[in-house]
Amino acid sequence: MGRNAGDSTGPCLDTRRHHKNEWAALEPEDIALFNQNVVCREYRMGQTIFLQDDPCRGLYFVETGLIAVRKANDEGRSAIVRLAHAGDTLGYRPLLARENHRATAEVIVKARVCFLKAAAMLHLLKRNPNLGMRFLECTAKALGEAEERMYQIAALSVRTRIIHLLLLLSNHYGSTAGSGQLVMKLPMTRRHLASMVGAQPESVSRAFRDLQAEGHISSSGRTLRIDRFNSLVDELHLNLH
Amino acid sequence: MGRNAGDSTGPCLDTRRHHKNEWAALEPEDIALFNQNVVCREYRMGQTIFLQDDPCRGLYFVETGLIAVRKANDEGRSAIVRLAHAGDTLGYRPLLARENHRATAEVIVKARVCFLKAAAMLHLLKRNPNLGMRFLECTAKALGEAEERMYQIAALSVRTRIIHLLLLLSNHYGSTAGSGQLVMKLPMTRRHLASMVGAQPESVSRAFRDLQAEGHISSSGRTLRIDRFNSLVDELHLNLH
DNA sequence: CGCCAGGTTGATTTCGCTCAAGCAATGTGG
DNA sequence: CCACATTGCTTGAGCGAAATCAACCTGGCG
Repeated sequence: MGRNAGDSTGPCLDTRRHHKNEWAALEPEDIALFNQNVVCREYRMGQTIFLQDDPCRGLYFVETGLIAVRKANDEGRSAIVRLAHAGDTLGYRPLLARENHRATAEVIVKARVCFLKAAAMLHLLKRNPNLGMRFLECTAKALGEAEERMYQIAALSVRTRIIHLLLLLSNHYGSTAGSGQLVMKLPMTRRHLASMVGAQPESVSRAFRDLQAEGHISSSGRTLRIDRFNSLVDELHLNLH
Repeated sequence: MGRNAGDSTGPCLDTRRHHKNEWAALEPEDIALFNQNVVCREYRMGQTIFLQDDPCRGLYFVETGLIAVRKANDEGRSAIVRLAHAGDTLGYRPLLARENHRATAEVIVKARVCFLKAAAMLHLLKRNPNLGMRFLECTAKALGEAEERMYQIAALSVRTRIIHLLLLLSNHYGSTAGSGQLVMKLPMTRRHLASMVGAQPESVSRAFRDLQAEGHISSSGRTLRIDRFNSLVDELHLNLH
């Protein structure tokens, strides 16, 4: 890219820093160590990045694309416990907890992912306490979200959970159309959506149909328009509150 | 206790260290700061320690007793997202994530709880990176457990979830009776048990009745005997696996 | 004693799952 | 280019697990 070694951070780190996440804490000498140990590759849709019960070999950084972290049993029952978008870090939970992976990472949208091996990460953590504090903060936030979803699956109807999911996805994938409506291209199948809210694909379909019949959304395939954003927010808050 | 100031850690810290948890990392000068800022008190059954949406003022250490961390909405729908036994730390999630409390802590069994204000904790964290690493590890472990429970509520039947809960509780509260059976005094009501697995108290009652009819357990009020531990473990593994 | 919270049980309903069919879009091989 | 398989989506019908509603029992406890 024409930069000299002195001010170079490398493309992987640039993505990290661009997203202003926990990696902003790195010092220049950390950056060198990071770049020496990072390996990037492309994954196609459907590929897996790591498997449930595998030992954790390191961290994965999502540069582009979309990854689902899924727990499953061998009767085919499964649930997506987390999504990872560009800028997110994957695999830090098992690394920090010194456990094996407890879930599988599968690529939903073609992704570019960088890998940093565990030893390098632990070395960075030892050398730079600030990095640890950043990770502490983001792990604590992730724990809050996990507990939030636990509560929702336990206490709220499928309809409410889907409304919540759509509103969340609209933050990432929505763009405002002319007349104040929100349009988005859903990045995943109905089956994925269902797995995210602990339901079956058919139930997602029916919820979409109902919401459309009531005039809240218009959906066709993976294109979805939110026509009455506020009434959906109201319905959600009525149930969450 | 007849100890001189030089080797004294104080009763609160002693409990921490006895449980060999994240607090083992404290240095002598940290201990002084800790003891200067810690305040202990007793809570009766039913009292609340902190409330959902309150700002997080600090950490709470459970010395004795049992605390439930519950998320709720105002239609009365709620779920217990975590239990805190003696030795556990409460309120670290909102502190570390710099958020308000997202749940209420209610006392299930009369408890002695020590409070350390947020500023002191943050100061300790800044001074002692090891403490941060310990907390990082235990937050990551908690995240793993939260995702595990999310998956279970989404994918498993009430019966299976209750079996899992009973086996977990038997670790804490069970003692082996003469002929290899496991006896325990449940520390909470059916309503609490139900909230922990995302179900209603009646469903817990029925599950108990069925398990008893099948000869797996004997239950009377809060006294519960597990007669066929292994067959319950097998049934659980068949579903989890 | 009467009261009340906790617990059990039965009857009924409801929500969401399962199973099955049909359809559209996409891909594949002849 | 067409025949066909495949995959994702939708819809209906039936079923089942668990929620809800209601009655009743039990054991503290003022």
